[in-house]
Amino acid sequence: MRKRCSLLSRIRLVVHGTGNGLKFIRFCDLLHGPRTLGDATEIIANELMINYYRDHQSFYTSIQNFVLHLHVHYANQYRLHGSLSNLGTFGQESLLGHFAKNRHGTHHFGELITNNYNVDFTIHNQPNSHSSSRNIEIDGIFDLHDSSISRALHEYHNALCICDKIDQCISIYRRCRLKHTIYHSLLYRRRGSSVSYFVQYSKGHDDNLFGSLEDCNSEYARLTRLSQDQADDQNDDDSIQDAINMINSSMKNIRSSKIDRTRLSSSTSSSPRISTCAQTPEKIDVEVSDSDDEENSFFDCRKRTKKTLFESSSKKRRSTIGKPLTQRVSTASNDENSTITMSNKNKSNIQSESNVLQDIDNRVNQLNEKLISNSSKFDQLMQKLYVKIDRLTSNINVHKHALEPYVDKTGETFPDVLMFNNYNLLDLMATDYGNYARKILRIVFSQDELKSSILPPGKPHLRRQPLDQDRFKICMDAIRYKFKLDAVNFGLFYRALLRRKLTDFLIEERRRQST
DNA sequence: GACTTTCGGTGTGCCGCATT
DNA sequence: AATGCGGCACACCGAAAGTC
Repeated sequence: MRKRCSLLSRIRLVVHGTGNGLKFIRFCDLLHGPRTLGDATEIIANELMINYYRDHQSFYTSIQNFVLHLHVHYANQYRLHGSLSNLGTFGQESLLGHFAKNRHGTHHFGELITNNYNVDFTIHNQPNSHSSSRNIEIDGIFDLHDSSISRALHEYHNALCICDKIDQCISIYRRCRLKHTIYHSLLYRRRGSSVSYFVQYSKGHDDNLFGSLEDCNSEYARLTRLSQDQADDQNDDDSIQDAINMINSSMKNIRSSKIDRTRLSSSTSSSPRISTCAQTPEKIDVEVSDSDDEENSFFDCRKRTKKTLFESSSKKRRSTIGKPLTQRVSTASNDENSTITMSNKNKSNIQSESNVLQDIDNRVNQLNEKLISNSSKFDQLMQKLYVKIDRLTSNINVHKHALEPYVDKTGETFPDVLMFNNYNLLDLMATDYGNYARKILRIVFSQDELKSSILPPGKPHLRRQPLDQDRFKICMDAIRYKFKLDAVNFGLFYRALLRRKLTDFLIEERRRQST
Protein backbone atom coordinates (compact mmCIF):
# COMPACT_ATOMS: atom_id res chain seq x y z
CA MET A 1 0.00 0.00 0.00
CA ARG A 2 2.78 2.33 0.88
CA LYS A 3 4.55 1.65 -2.38
CA ARG A 4 1.40 2.31 -4.28
CA CYS A 5 0.80 5.61 -2.58
CA SER A 6 4.42 6.66 -2.92
CA LEU A 7 4.42 5.88 -6.59
CA LEU A 8 1.10 7.55 -7.03
CA SER A 9 2.31 10.61 -5.20
CA ARG A 10 5.33 10.91 -7.46
CA ILE A 11 3.15 10.61 -10.51
CA ARG A 12 0.88 13.28 -9.21
CA LEU A 13 3.84 15.54 -8.54
CA VAL A 14 5.21 15.12 -12.04
CA VAL A 15 1.88 15.59 -13.67
CA HIS A 16 0.76 18.84 -12.21
CA GLY A 17 3.23 19.85 -9.55
CA THR A 18 0.71 22.03 -7.91
CA GLY A 19 0.06 22.75 -4.30
CA ASN A 20 -2.86 20.44 -4.49
CA GLY A 21 -0.58 17.57 -5.39
CA LEU A 22 1.64 18.39 -2.47
CA LYS A 23 -1.35 17.99 -0.20
CA PHE A 24 -1.74 14.44 -1.41
CA ILE A 25 1.95 13.71 -1.01
CA ARG A 26 1.99 15.06 2.52
CA PHE A 27 -1.15 13.08 3.26
CA CYS A 28 0.60 9.86 2.18
CA ASP A 29 3.74 10.67 4.11
CA LEU A 30 1.86 11.36 7.32
CA LEU A 31 -0.12 8.14 7.22
CA HIS A 32 2.86 5.98 6.29
CA GLY A 33 5.26 7.06 8.98
CA PRO A 34 5.44 7.52 12.73
CA ARG A 35 3.26 9.97 14.54
CA THR A 36 5.33 12.97 13.73
CA LEU A 37 2.46 15.27 14.70
CA GLY A 38 1.25 13.31 17.69
CA ASP A 39 -2.45 12.72 18.10
CA ALA A 40 -3.16 15.25 15.40
CA THR A 41 -1.29 13.27 12.75
CA GLU A 42 -4.27 11.54 11.17
CA ILE A 43 -6.48 14.58 11.70
CA ILE A 44 -4.16 16.85 9.78
CA ALA A 45 -3.64 14.19 7.13
CA ASN A 46 -7.37 13.82 6.75
CA GLU A 47 -7.80 17.57 6.33
CA LEU A 48 -5.17 17.54 3.61
CA MET A 49 -6.93 14.68 1.88
CA ILE A 50 -10.33 16.37 2.10
CA ASN A 51 -8.94 19.53 0.57
CA TYR A 52 -7.23 17.52 -2.14
CA TYR A 53 -10.43 15.58 -2.77
CA ARG A 54 -12.46 18.77 -2.92
CA ASP A 55 -10.17 20.46 -5.41
CA HIS A 56 -9.45 17.33 -7.42
CA GLN A 57 -12.02 18.09 -10.07
CA SER A 58 -10.34 21.41 -10.72
CA PHE A 59 -7.32 19.57 -12.12
CA TYR A 60 -8.87 16.39 -13.47
CA THR A 61 -12.18 15.40 -14.88
CA SER A 62 -14.00 12.08 -14.86
CA ILE A 63 -11.45 10.27 -12.69
CA GLN A 64 -13.02 10.97 -9.31
CA ASN A 65 -13.43 7.25 -8.89
CA PHE A 66 -14.00 4.99 -5.95
CA VAL A 67 -10.32 4.47 -5.25
CA LEU A 68 -9.89 8.18 -4.77
CA HIS A 69 -12.79 8.22 -2.37
CA LEU A 70 -11.27 5.40 -0.32
CA HIS A 71 -8.39 7.67 0.63
CA VAL A 72 -10.79 9.66 2.78
CA HIS A 73 -11.08 6.65 5.09
CA TYR A 74 -7.38 5.97 5.52
CA ALA A 75 -7.08 8.38 8.42
CA ASN A 76 -9.48 6.27 10.39
CA GLN A 77 -7.47 3.17 9.57
CA TYR A 78 -4.37 4.96 10.79
CA ARG A 79 -6.10 5.87 14.04
CA LEU A 80 -7.25 2.32 14.62
CA HIS A 81 -4.30 0.28 13.41
CA GLY A 82 -1.30 2.56 13.21
CA SER A 83 0.89 3.38 10.27
CA LEU A 84 -0.39 2.18 6.92
CA SER A 85 3.05 0.85 6.16
CA ASN A 86 2.24 -1.95 8.58
CA LEU A 87 -0.89 -2.94 6.73
CA GLY A 88 -1.04 -5.39 3.89
CA THR A 89 -3.91 -5.55 1.45
CA PHE A 90 -2.71 -8.42 -0.68
CA GLY A 91 -4.45 -10.98 1.47
CA GLN A 92 -7.80 -9.27 1.02
CA GLU A 93 -7.16 -8.71 -2.67
CA SER A 94 -6.28 -12.34 -3.10
CA LEU A 95 -9.40 -13.45 -1.31
CA LEU A 96 -11.61 -11.11 -3.31
CA GLY A 97 -9.98 -12.27 -6.53
CA HIS A 98 -10.58 -15.86 -5.55
CA PHE A 99 -14.17 -15.04 -4.76
CA ALA A 100 -14.70 -13.21 -8.05
CA LYS A 101 -13.31 -16.18 -9.92
CA ASN A 102 -15.37 -18.79 -8.14
CA ARG A 103 -18.54 -16.90 -7.41
CA HIS A 104 -21.97 -18.37 -8.09
CA GLY A 105 -24.87 -16.35 -9.30
CA THR A 106 -25.20 -12.72 -10.11
CA HIS A 107 -26.86 -11.33 -7.00
CA HIS A 108 -26.32 -11.02 -3.24
CA PHE A 109 -22.59 -10.43 -3.54
CA GLY A 110 -22.49 -8.77 -0.13
CA GLU A 111 -23.89 -11.81 1.63
CA LEU A 112 -21.64 -14.12 -0.38
CA ILE A 113 -18.52 -12.14 0.46
CA THR A 114 -19.45 -12.09 4.13
CA ASN A 115 -20.09 -15.81 4.12
CA ASN A 116 -16.81 -16.53 2.34
CA TYR A 117 -14.93 -14.37 4.81
CA ASN A 118 -16.50 -16.28 7.69
CA VAL A 119 -15.60 -19.58 6.09
CA ASP A 120 -12.06 -18.36 5.51
CA PHE A 121 -11.65 -17.23 9.09
CA THR A 122 -13.11 -20.46 10.40
CA ILE A 123 -10.81 -22.58 8.30
CA HIS A 124 -7.68 -20.64 9.19
CA ASN A 125 -8.45 -20.65 12.89
CA GLN A 126 -8.50 -24.42 12.99
CA PRO A 127 -5.48 -26.17 14.50
CA ASN A 128 -3.22 -27.09 11.60
CA SER A 129 -1.62 -30.03 13.32
CA HIS A 130 -2.40 -32.49 15.99
CA SER A 131 -1.13 -31.67 19.44
CA SER A 132 0.50 -35.06 19.69
CA SER A 133 2.79 -34.17 16.82
CA ARG A 134 4.39 -31.39 18.83
CA ASN A 135 6.68 -31.44 21.71
CA ILE A 136 4.96 -30.91 25.01
CA GLU A 137 5.85 -27.45 26.23
CA ILE A 138 4.58 -25.56 29.22
CA ASP A 139 2.86 -22.27 28.53
CA GLY A 140 4.34 -19.28 30.18
CA ILE A 141 6.74 -16.41 30.03
CA PHE A 142 10.43 -16.80 29.51
CA ASP A 143 13.50 -14.99 28.31
CA LEU A 144 13.93 -12.67 31.30
CA HIS A 145 15.07 -9.18 30.38
CA ASP A 146 16.88 -6.77 32.68
CA SER A 147 15.74 -3.49 31.18
CA SER A 148 14.90 -0.57 33.41
CA ILE A 149 11.41 0.15 34.70
CA SER A 150 9.77 3.00 32.87
CA ARG A 151 7.85 5.78 34.48
CA ALA A 152 4.62 4.49 33.06
CA LEU A 153 5.16 1.13 34.64
CA HIS A 154 6.02 2.85 37.88
CA GLU A 155 2.61 4.45 37.74
CA TYR A 156 1.03 1.18 36.89
CA HIS A 157 2.70 -0.45 39.77
CA ASN A 158 1.77 2.29 42.19
CA ALA A 159 -1.82 2.08 41.15
CA LEU A 160 -2.03 -1.63 41.76
CA CYS A 161 0.48 -2.41 44.45
CA ILE A 162 1.42 -0.81 47.74
CA CYS A 163 4.87 -2.33 47.99
CA ASP A 164 7.91 -0.12 47.67
CA LYS A 165 10.17 -2.67 45.98
CA ILE A 166 9.29 -2.32 42.38
CA ASP A 167 12.43 -4.09 41.23
CA GLN A 168 11.33 -7.21 43.06
CA CYS A 169 7.68 -6.77 42.26
CA ILE A 170 8.01 -6.38 38.50
CA SER A 171 9.72 -8.75 36.13
CA ILE A 172 10.25 -8.12 32.46
CA TYR A 173 10.18 -10.89 29.88
CA ARG A 174 10.77 -10.75 26.19
CA ARG A 175 8.81 -13.77 25.07
CA CYS A 176 5.98 -15.99 26.14
CA ARG A 177 4.48 -19.27 25.00
CA LEU A 178 0.74 -19.89 24.72
CA LYS A 179 -0.67 -23.12 23.39
CA HIS A 180 2.62 -24.00 21.68
CA THR A 181 2.83 -20.60 20.03
CA ILE A 182 5.71 -18.29 20.83
CA TYR A 183 4.93 -14.58 21.08
CA HIS A 184 7.95 -12.36 20.58
CA SER A 185 8.14 -9.04 22.29
CA LEU A 186 9.60 -5.99 20.63
CA LEU A 187 12.56 -6.38 22.94
CA TYR A 188 13.34 -9.55 21.11
CA ARG A 189 15.65 -9.36 18.15
CA ARG A 190 13.32 -11.21 15.81
CA ARG A 191 10.40 -9.02 16.56
CA GLY A 192 8.06 -7.74 13.93
CA SER A 193 7.36 -4.13 13.16
CA SER A 194 3.86 -3.85 14.51
CA VAL A 195 3.03 -1.92 17.64
CA SER A 196 1.27 -4.09 20.10
CA TYR A 197 0.99 -5.00 23.70
CA PHE A 198 -1.17 -7.06 25.95
CA VAL A 199 -1.81 -7.61 29.59
CA GLN A 200 -1.53 -10.66 31.69
CA TYR A 201 -3.67 -11.25 34.74
CA SER A 202 -2.00 -13.59 37.08
CA LYS A 203 -2.90 -15.15 40.35
CA GLY A 204 0.14 -17.28 40.74
CA HIS A 205 2.92 -18.80 38.78
CA ASP A 206 0.61 -21.28 37.13
CA ASP A 207 -2.33 -19.03 36.46
CA ASN A 208 -1.84 -16.71 33.49
CA LEU A 209 -4.69 -14.84 31.88
CA PHE A 210 -4.17 -12.64 28.88
CA GLY A 211 -6.08 -9.87 27.22
CA SER A 212 -5.73 -6.34 25.96
CA LEU A 213 -5.18 -3.43 28.33
CA GLU A 214 -8.84 -2.66 27.96
CA ASP A 215 -9.77 -6.19 28.88
CA CYS A 216 -7.48 -5.98 31.86
CA ASN A 217 -9.03 -2.80 33.16
CA SER A 218 -12.56 -3.99 32.56
CA GLU A 219 -11.92 -7.28 34.25
CA TYR A 220 -10.18 -5.59 37.12
CA ALA A 221 -13.12 -3.25 37.60
CA ARG A 222 -15.58 -6.12 37.44
CA LEU A 223 -13.74 -8.18 39.95
CA THR A 224 -13.34 -5.17 42.17
CA ARG A 225 -17.07 -4.68 42.20
CA LEU A 226 -17.71 -8.30 42.91
CA SER A 227 -15.27 -8.29 45.74
CA GLN A 228 -16.77 -5.16 47.22
CA ASP A 229 -20.26 -6.55 47.01
CA GLN A 230 -19.08 -9.62 48.75
CA ALA A 231 -17.42 -7.44 51.36
CA ASP A 232 -20.58 -5.44 51.92
CA ASP A 233 -22.58 -8.58 52.50
CA GLN A 234 -20.26 -9.95 55.10
CA ASN A 235 -19.57 -6.58 56.69
CA ASP A 236 -16.69 -7.72 58.80
CA ASP A 237 -12.96 -7.37 58.95
CA ASP A 238 -12.38 -10.48 56.88
CA SER A 239 -14.47 -9.28 54.00
CA ILE A 240 -11.59 -8.02 51.91
CA GLN A 241 -9.81 -11.32 52.07
CA ASP A 242 -12.98 -13.09 51.03
CA ALA A 243 -13.39 -10.75 48.14
CA ILE A 244 -9.89 -11.48 47.01
CA ASN A 245 -10.68 -15.16 47.17
CA MET A 246 -13.68 -14.60 44.99
CA ILE A 247 -11.54 -12.68 42.55
CA ASN A 248 -9.19 -15.57 42.39
CA SER A 249 -12.07 -17.90 41.71
CA SER A 250 -13.42 -15.68 38.98
CA MET A 251 -10.00 -15.41 37.45
CA LYS A 252 -9.95 -19.12 36.93
CA ASN A 253 -13.27 -19.00 35.14
CA ILE A 254 -12.17 -16.45 32.59
CA ARG A 255 -8.82 -17.92 31.88
CA SER A 256 -9.63 -19.80 28.74
CA SER A 257 -11.48 -16.99 27.04
CA LYS A 258 -8.75 -14.52 27.76
CA ILE A 259 -6.13 -16.75 26.33
CA ASP A 260 -8.12 -17.29 23.20
CA ARG A 261 -8.56 -13.62 22.63
CA THR A 262 -4.91 -13.00 23.13
CA ARG A 263 -3.96 -15.76 20.80
CA LEU A 264 -6.04 -14.25 18.06
CA SER A 265 -5.08 -10.65 18.58
CA SER A 266 -1.39 -11.17 18.97
CA SER A 267 -0.82 -13.75 16.32
CA THR A 268 1.35 -11.38 14.38
CA SER A 269 2.62 -9.39 17.27
CA SER A 270 5.91 -8.94 18.89
CA SER A 271 5.04 -7.97 22.38
CA PRO A 272 7.02 -7.65 25.50
CA ARG A 273 5.29 -8.73 28.57
CA ILE A 274 4.80 -7.75 32.17
CA SER A 275 4.22 -10.07 35.04
CA THR A 276 3.75 -9.27 38.68
CA CYS A 277 5.26 -10.57 41.83
CA ALA A 278 3.85 -13.67 43.37
CA GLN A 279 3.54 -12.63 46.95
CA THR A 280 -0.08 -11.74 46.56
CA PRO A 281 -2.88 -13.95 45.39
CA GLU A 282 -3.88 -11.56 42.61
CA LYS A 283 -1.53 -10.19 40.05
CA ILE A 284 -1.83 -8.18 36.92
CA ASP A 285 0.76 -8.60 34.21
CA VAL A 286 1.15 -6.05 31.50
CA GLU A 287 2.91 -6.47 28.23
CA VAL A 288 3.93 -3.44 26.28
CA SER A 289 5.91 -3.09 23.13
CA ASP A 290 7.16 -0.53 20.75
CA SER A 291 8.66 -0.25 17.36
CA ASP A 292 12.21 0.80 16.84
CA ASP A 293 11.15 2.73 13.83
CA GLU A 294 8.57 4.68 15.65
CA GLU A 295 9.59 5.48 19.13
CA ASN A 296 6.65 7.73 19.73
CA SER A 297 4.10 5.60 18.07
CA PHE A 298 3.90 3.20 20.91
CA PHE A 299 2.96 5.89 23.32
CA ASP A 300 0.57 7.41 20.89
CA CYS A 301 -0.97 4.04 20.44
CA ARG A 302 -1.21 3.59 24.13
CA LYS A 303 -2.84 6.91 24.51
CA ARG A 304 -5.43 5.97 21.98
CA THR A 305 -5.98 2.67 23.60
CA LYS A 306 -6.23 4.32 26.92
CA LYS A 307 -8.78 6.68 25.61
CA THR A 308 -10.84 3.81 24.35
CA LEU A 309 -10.49 2.10 27.62
CA PHE A 310 -11.46 5.20 29.43
CA GLU A 311 -14.59 5.51 27.37
CA SER A 312 -15.52 1.92 27.86
CA SER A 313 -14.89 1.87 31.56
CA SER A 314 -17.72 2.58 33.88
CA LYS A 315 -18.11 5.97 35.41
CA LYS A 316 -18.23 4.38 38.79
CA ARG A 317 -14.82 2.93 38.35
CA ARG A 318 -13.58 6.30 37.36
CA SER A 319 -14.86 7.79 40.55
CA THR A 320 -13.46 5.11 42.77
CA ILE A 321 -10.10 4.48 41.25
CA GLY A 322 -9.48 7.83 39.72
CA LYS A 323 -7.85 7.85 36.38
CA PRO A 324 -8.02 4.69 34.35
CA LEU A 325 -4.92 2.64 34.18
CA THR A 326 -4.44 3.38 30.56
CA GLN A 327 -4.77 7.07 31.16
CA ARG A 328 -2.04 6.91 33.69
CA VAL A 329 0.13 4.95 31.35
CA SER A 330 -0.35 7.53 28.65
CA THR A 331 1.94 9.89 30.49
CA ALA A 332 4.73 7.42 30.54
CA SER A 333 8.18 7.90 29.13
CA ASN A 334 9.55 6.19 26.04
CA ASP A 335 11.67 3.53 27.68
CA GLU A 336 9.04 0.98 28.44
CA ASN A 337 9.79 -1.66 25.86
CA SER A 338 9.41 -4.20 28.51
CA THR A 339 7.49 -6.97 30.07
CA ILE A 340 6.59 -6.28 33.65
CA THR A 341 4.70 -8.12 36.28
CA MET A 342 2.88 -6.19 38.93
CA SER A 343 1.31 -7.49 42.08
CA ASN A 344 -1.94 -6.10 43.26
CA LYS A 345 -1.64 -5.97 46.97
CA ASN A 346 -3.51 -2.77 47.22
CA LYS A 347 -6.74 -4.18 48.44
CA SER A 348 -7.77 -0.77 49.65
CA ASN A 349 -8.51 0.14 46.03
CA ILE A 350 -11.56 -2.07 46.14
CA GLN A 351 -14.47 0.33 46.14
CA SER A 352 -18.16 -0.21 46.48
CA GLU A 353 -20.45 -0.21 43.45
CA SER A 354 -23.92 -0.21 44.91
CA ASN A 355 -25.83 -0.43 41.65
CA VAL A 356 -23.59 -2.87 39.86
CA LEU A 357 -25.40 -5.95 41.06
CA GLN A 358 -28.69 -4.40 40.09
CA ASP A 359 -27.30 -3.69 36.67
CA ILE A 360 -26.10 -7.26 36.39
CA ASP A 361 -29.53 -8.52 37.44
CA ASN A 362 -31.17 -6.38 34.81
CA ARG A 363 -28.83 -7.68 32.15
CA VAL A 364 -29.44 -11.25 33.21
CA ASN A 365 -33.18 -10.67 33.06
CA GLN A 366 -32.85 -9.20 29.59
CA LEU A 367 -30.84 -12.19 28.54
CA ASN A 368 -33.46 -14.53 29.93
CA GLU A 369 -36.17 -12.68 28.04
CA LYS A 370 -34.20 -12.99 24.85
CA LEU A 371 -33.69 -16.67 25.44
CA ILE A 372 -37.38 -17.19 26.07
CA SER A 373 -38.25 -15.20 22.97
CA ASN A 374 -35.79 -17.14 20.86
CA SER A 375 -37.10 -20.36 22.31
CA SER A 376 -40.61 -19.48 21.19
CA LYS A 377 -39.36 -18.64 17.73
CA PHE A 378 -37.40 -21.84 17.65
CA ASP A 379 -40.51 -23.80 18.57
CA GLN A 380 -42.39 -22.14 15.75
CA LEU A 381 -39.66 -22.94 13.28
CA MET A 382 -39.58 -26.53 14.46
CA GLN A 383 -43.34 -26.77 14.07
CA LYS A 384 -43.05 -25.54 10.51
CA LEU A 385 -40.32 -28.05 9.92
CA TYR A 386 -42.47 -30.85 11.27
CA VAL A 387 -45.28 -29.85 8.91
CA LYS A 388 -42.92 -29.86 5.97
CA ILE A 389 -41.51 -33.23 6.94
CA ASP A 390 -44.98 -34.70 7.29
CA ARG A 391 -45.96 -33.34 3.93
CA LEU A 392 -42.82 -34.65 2.32
CA THR A 393 -43.30 -38.03 3.93
CA SER A 394 -46.87 -38.10 2.72
CA ASN A 395 -45.78 -37.39 -0.83
CA ILE A 396 -43.12 -40.06 -0.66
CA ASN A 397 -45.69 -42.54 0.58
CA VAL A 398 -48.10 -41.65 -2.17
CA HIS A 399 -45.54 -42.17 -4.86
CA LYS A 400 -43.51 -45.06 -3.54
CA HIS A 401 -44.82 -46.76 -0.47
CA ALA A 402 -48.54 -46.07 -0.19
CA LEU A 403 -49.44 -48.98 -2.43
CA GLU A 404 -47.26 -51.51 -0.68
CA PRO A 405 -50.00 -52.84 1.66
CA TYR A 406 -52.27 -53.48 -1.33
CA VAL A 407 -49.79 -54.99 -3.75
CA ASP A 408 -50.55 -58.58 -4.70
CA LYS A 409 -48.44 -61.16 -2.89
CA THR A 410 -50.25 -64.30 -4.08
CA GLY A 411 -48.45 -64.55 -7.37
CA GLU A 412 -51.46 -63.61 -9.46
CA THR A 413 -50.71 -63.25 -13.15
CA PHE A 414 -51.79 -59.83 -14.39
CA PRO A 415 -52.65 -59.26 -18.04
CA ASP A 416 -50.56 -56.93 -20.18
CA VAL A 417 -53.45 -55.78 -22.27
CA LEU A 418 -56.78 -54.21 -21.36
CA MET A 419 -58.38 -52.81 -24.47
CA PHE A 420 -60.95 -50.02 -24.59
CA ASN A 421 -61.94 -48.60 -27.96
CA ASN A 422 -58.85 -50.12 -29.56
CA TYR A 423 -56.59 -48.53 -26.94
CA ASN A 424 -54.58 -50.56 -24.46
CA LEU A 425 -55.23 -48.83 -21.16
CA LEU A 426 -52.20 -50.50 -19.59
CA ASP A 427 -49.91 -48.71 -22.01
CA LEU A 428 -50.86 -45.40 -20.46
CA MET A 429 -48.03 -43.79 -18.51
CA ALA A 430 -48.59 -41.73 -15.38
CA THR A 431 -46.69 -40.29 -12.43
CA ASP A 432 -48.68 -42.16 -9.78
CA TYR A 433 -51.89 -44.09 -9.28
CA GLY A 434 -53.93 -40.91 -8.87
CA ASN A 435 -52.61 -39.43 -12.05
CA TYR A 436 -53.19 -42.73 -13.84
CA ALA A 437 -56.77 -42.95 -12.57
CA ARG A 438 -57.57 -39.47 -13.79
CA LYS A 439 -56.14 -40.19 -17.22
CA ILE A 440 -58.08 -43.42 -17.44
CA LEU A 441 -61.33 -41.71 -16.53
CA ARG A 442 -60.70 -39.07 -19.18
CA ILE A 443 -60.30 -41.82 -21.75
CA VAL A 444 -63.21 -44.00 -20.73
CA PHE A 445 -65.71 -41.24 -20.02
CA SER A 446 -66.60 -38.15 -21.93
CA GLN A 447 -66.07 -34.64 -20.61
CA ASP A 448 -69.80 -34.14 -20.10
CA GLU A 449 -70.10 -37.40 -18.20
CA LEU A 450 -67.25 -36.48 -15.89
CA LYS A 451 -68.62 -33.04 -15.07
CA SER A 452 -72.19 -34.15 -14.53
CA SER A 453 -71.76 -37.43 -12.67
CA ILE A 454 -70.60 -38.76 -9.36
CA LEU A 455 -68.84 -41.95 -8.45
CA PRO A 456 -70.78 -45.22 -8.52
CA PRO A 457 -72.92 -46.56 -7.10
CA GLY A 458 -74.60 -43.28 -6.25
CA LYS A 459 -77.30 -42.64 -3.66
CA PRO A 460 -81.02 -41.91 -4.02
CA HIS A 461 -80.76 -38.62 -2.17
CA LEU A 462 -77.99 -37.34 -4.45
CA ARG A 463 -79.23 -35.41 -7.48
CA ARG A 464 -76.33 -36.41 -9.78
CA GLN A 465 -76.30 -39.73 -11.55
CA PRO A 466 -73.36 -42.13 -11.06
CA LEU A 467 -70.90 -42.95 -13.79
CA ASP A 468 -71.61 -46.03 -15.87
CA GLN A 469 -70.66 -48.94 -13.61
CA ASP A 470 -69.40 -51.24 -16.38
CA ARG A 471 -66.97 -48.71 -17.75
CA PHE A 472 -66.04 -47.67 -14.23
CA LYS A 473 -65.24 -51.34 -13.56
CA ILE A 474 -62.90 -51.29 -16.56
CA CYS A 475 -61.14 -48.29 -15.07
CA MET A 476 -60.71 -50.00 -11.71
CA ASP A 477 -59.39 -53.15 -13.38
CA ALA A 478 -56.91 -51.08 -15.34
CA ILE A 479 -55.68 -49.51 -12.12
CA ARG A 480 -55.43 -52.88 -10.41
CA TYR A 481 -53.57 -54.48 -13.32
CA LYS A 482 -51.33 -51.49 -13.82
CA PHE A 483 -50.11 -51.40 -10.23
CA LYS A 484 -50.52 -55.14 -9.60
CA LEU A 485 -52.86 -54.74 -6.66
CA ASP A 486 -54.37 -57.62 -4.75
CA ALA A 487 -58.00 -58.36 -5.76
CA VAL A 488 -59.11 -58.83 -2.16
CA ASN A 489 -57.53 -55.70 -0.81
CA PHE A 490 -58.46 -53.51 -3.77
CA GLY A 491 -61.65 -52.48 -1.98
CA LEU A 492 -59.59 -51.20 0.93
CA PHE A 493 -57.30 -49.40 -1.46
CA TYR A 494 -60.25 -47.78 -3.18
CA ARG A 495 -61.77 -46.54 0.06
CA ALA A 496 -58.53 -45.49 1.69
CA LEU A 497 -56.65 -43.85 -1.16
CA LEU A 498 -58.40 -43.71 -4.48
CA ARG A 499 -61.94 -42.57 -3.84
CA ARG A 500 -61.08 -39.14 -2.52
CA LYS A 501 -58.86 -38.48 -5.48
CA LEU A 502 -61.58 -39.47 -7.90
CA THR A 503 -64.27 -37.43 -6.26
CA ASP A 504 -61.99 -34.44 -6.19
CA PHE A 505 -61.24 -35.04 -9.83
CA LEU A 506 -64.92 -34.98 -10.79
CA ILE A 507 -65.53 -31.83 -8.80
CA GLU A 508 -62.56 -30.09 -10.31
CA GLU A 509 -63.69 -31.10 -13.77
CA ARG A 510 -66.90 -29.17 -13.11
CA ARG A 511 -64.96 -26.26 -11.67
CA ARG A 512 -62.61 -26.12 -14.62
CA GLN A 513 -65.54 -26.29 -16.97
CA SER A 514 -67.30 -23.42 -15.26
CA THR A 515 -64.20 -21.23 -15.27
C1' DG B 1 -26.42 -15.13 -29.55
C1' DA B 2 -26.30 -18.69 -26.07
C1' DC B 3 -26.91 -19.48 -21.47
C1' DT B 4 -28.40 -18.66 -16.69
C1' DT B 5 -31.25 -16.74 -13.27
C1' DT B 6 -35.29 -14.58 -11.56
C1' DC B 7 -40.03 -13.59 -11.54
C1' DG B 8 -44.86 -13.85 -12.41
C1' DG B 9 -48.72 -16.40 -14.27
C1' DT B 10 -51.15 -20.67 -14.84
C1' DG B 11 -52.61 -25.36 -14.16
C1' DT B 12 -53.00 -29.14 -11.16
C1' DG B 13 -53.48 -31.80 -7.06
C1' DC B 14 -54.37 -31.93 -2.34
C1' DC B 15 -56.38 -30.72 2.12
C1' DG B 16 -59.59 -28.79 5.61
C1' DC B 17 -64.00 -27.55 6.55
C1' DA B 18 -68.90 -26.95 5.85
C1' DT B 19 -72.95 -28.52 3.65
C1' DT B 20 -76.11 -31.86 1.63
C1' DA C 1 -70.64 -40.60 2.96
C1' DA C 2 -70.78 -37.65 -0.81
C1' DT C 3 -70.45 -33.16 -2.30
C1' DG C 4 -68.94 -28.37 -2.64
C1' DC C 5 -65.91 -24.61 -1.69
C1' DG C 6 -61.79 -22.05 -0.54
C1' DG C 7 -57.14 -22.01 -0.11
C1' DC C 8 -52.41 -23.66 -0.37
C1' DA C 9 -48.29 -25.83 -2.46
C1' DC C 10 -45.97 -27.23 -6.28
C1' DA C 11 -44.55 -27.87 -11.12
C1' DC C 12 -44.29 -25.91 -15.35
C1' DC C 13 -43.79 -22.31 -18.65
C1' DG C 14 -42.48 -18.01 -20.79
C1' DA C 15 -40.73 -13.33 -20.41
C1' DA C 16 -37.23 -10.35 -18.81
C1' DA C 17 -32.73 -9.26 -17.33
C1' DG C 18 -27.98 -10.21 -16.78
C1' DT C 19 -23.58 -12.43 -18.11
C1' DC C 20 -20.13 -14.06 -21.13
